[in-house]
Order: sequence, then C-alpha cells, then structure tokens
Amino acid sequence: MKLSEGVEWGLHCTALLAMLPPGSALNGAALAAYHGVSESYLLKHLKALAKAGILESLPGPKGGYRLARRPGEVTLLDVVEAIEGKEPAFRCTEIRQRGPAAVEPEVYRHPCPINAAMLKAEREWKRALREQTVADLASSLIAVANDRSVRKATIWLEDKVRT
Amino acid sequence: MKLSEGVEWGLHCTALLAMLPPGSALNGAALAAYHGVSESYLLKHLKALAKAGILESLPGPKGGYRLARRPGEVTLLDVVEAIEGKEPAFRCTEIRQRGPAAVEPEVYRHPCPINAAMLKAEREWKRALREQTVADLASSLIAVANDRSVRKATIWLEDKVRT
DNA sequence: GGAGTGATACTCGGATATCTGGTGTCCGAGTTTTCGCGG
DNA sequence: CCGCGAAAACTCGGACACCAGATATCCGAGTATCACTCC
Repeated sequence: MKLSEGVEWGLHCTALLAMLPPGSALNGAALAAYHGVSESYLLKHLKALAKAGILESLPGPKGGYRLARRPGEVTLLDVVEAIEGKEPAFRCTEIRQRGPAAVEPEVYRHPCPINAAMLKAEREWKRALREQTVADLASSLIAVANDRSVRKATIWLEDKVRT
Repeated sequence: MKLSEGVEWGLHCTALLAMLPPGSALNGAALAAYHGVSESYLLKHLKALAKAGILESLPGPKGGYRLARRPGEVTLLDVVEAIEGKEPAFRCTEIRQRGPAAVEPEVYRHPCPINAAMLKAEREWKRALREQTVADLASSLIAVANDRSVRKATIWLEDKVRT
C-alpha cells in the first residue's frame, strides 16, 4: 500500500495557502517553485483539489489558486480523498462466492466479514484524518519552523502572492 | 491508495486454515482451488506469510501450509504487513527542505507536522487492525455462512486437508 | 515379517515476463488585464 | 483627462507518453513418502 506522492504535495500547498492572509492566492508556478517540485505535475493535483471544492481557481493574469473555504473547515480527509479518490483501499472481490464451496449468489445476504473488518479499520483511519484540519497543519508548521526559514519564505512570497 | 489483492487472498486463506482442526494443513493447490484464484500467484503471497512467521510450510508429499500460531494470536495487522510490507503508506519526502525557503538541513530538528499528522491517522488504522484476530474472522465467517455452503466446503475439503 | 535403501513424486522457493495505474508532460480554451485610441 | 475596445498575455483545463510496482508465471532445490530388496 502506498499513498500517492500528490497527497503530500496537496497538503503542503493547502497548508501554505492557509498561512497566508485570508483570500490570498498563488499560481501553480509559485506553488511548484516554493516546494521544489514539477509544476506541470503539481497542476494535475491542484486541479483535483479545485474540482473537490477545496481550492478555488482564478483564471487570467494575476490569477491562481486560493482556499475555497476557511482553513478550519478543510479536513485532511478532504484533501486525501480529493487526490486519492473516495474508493476504499480494501476492495472485496467476493472470492467467497467462487470455488467449489460456492452457492447461488442470492444466498450471500450478509456482507463479507473480512471486508467488514478491513473497512472498520479504514473508518478509524478516516476518522483520525477528519479530526485534523488544514488550520491545524498551518499552526503546527509555524510552531516548529525556524525563524530564518520563515523570513526567507516571507520575502520570497512577497511579490508572488495575489489578493 | 489501493491495497494489494493479495491481502484479501491472504486473509481468506488464514481464516480458512483457522476454521480447520488445529494443526491441519492445505497445500497451495487446494487453497487456490478453494478460492478460485491463480495457484502460482497465490503461492507468492503464501510464501510471504510463511516468511513472516504466520504460516508454516511443510515440504514434501503430504506437505502444505498450516498456521504457525494459534488463530487468536494472529492479528489482521500481521497479515497485512506480511503482504504489503511494513513501510508506512504516507512517505514524507521532506519537501519543506526544498525550494527557496529552505535552510540548512540540520535546522530541521522537529519532524514534519504533516508527516506526523498522517502517521497519526495511520497508527489508528493499525490499532484497529491489531485489535482483530484471525480467530475473529473465522467465527464471523461461520456465523454468517449458509449451511449448504458449509456442507459443500466440508465435503470438498475432506480429502484435501492434511494433518 | 521387518528394516534398510533407493528412486520417486510431490512440495515449496526464488528468479523471471507482462500489464495496469501512478508519474510526468504537453498544448489548447478561457478570462482578465492592459495598452492604445478616440472623444 | 476619461471611457471604450480590441489585442495580448497569462491563467487553468483536459488529452497524451513514460515508468515503477503489482500481477502472473515458470522451473529448480529439497524432502517425506513409498516400494522394493535383502536379511
């Protein structure tokens, strides 16, 4: 099992936007350069975040991406599901209905217990993700950040941020 | 994010072995035929389960696989990690240390908060998996199983099971 | 009849092809800006 | 000086190659079995 690298990128981008003054936007080029990643590929994920209603895209010159909701209203689960999709990680293929012990499909009224057990764990994972918001990430990032790093970021972002 | 199909197969195989009398073994061909899956590919996963100490492999004629521990001592997490590996799903690539705001690596003493948040959720997932054992799966499977299916399975397994 | 022994047949184990989904990239549609012109 | 308008430039959006990891498979090493032979 492996989460897409885009999840990490998306979380960092939303967290960065959350640290800026409300309503601030950055374009894809700035977000990519700030994190040192490929711009064209990052755009793919930003698009997904916009489609999910997490980011808002502003077209035209001086355009870019900004948070569509307040940072406290965006959970980590929102971001993860926007990029990874909402399908469960464990996908039951109902192999209990195959092989020599199988009977008619309509007999399997109860859900597969193995599927239920795996989904139960997945619900716990989602719950933990839902309890954390992008605002939490932003404040944590600031709390542990080095002063010089913050200053460098502030200066660099100065002429990139758009209101 | 997607879990390997082998996880489902491994769980069904361990659960089936747990339902048999203690010490019973089945060879790869029987396990594959019972679940209606490819034998050569299932062997790959059974091998992984054996290497992890969950199954025990008995070579030679009348050989096969059997549980290495009692069903109550094997958690779902054991099975999942044996097949998927123990690496976390979220892998922080430390992109905060890249880009124009980066400073010397030794300054980043604190772990990345985003990584910490994701790993926190992952711990909840693992905890839920650790709280369920293969014995639970076996009893649940029996509880919801149709009588005719159980009878068919019993008859079919009769001359395949090995002590 | 029993024990030893050799061949045998069956088992798992690791190394090897193939294929889907994530990774990475590109060019086109749309919109805001902005510059120039006329009033 | 101000308003209008058209061109332009920059933005995001969807469609197109590429590659790693999961999927699927095969043949060889090893061992318990079993039949046969000899005592």
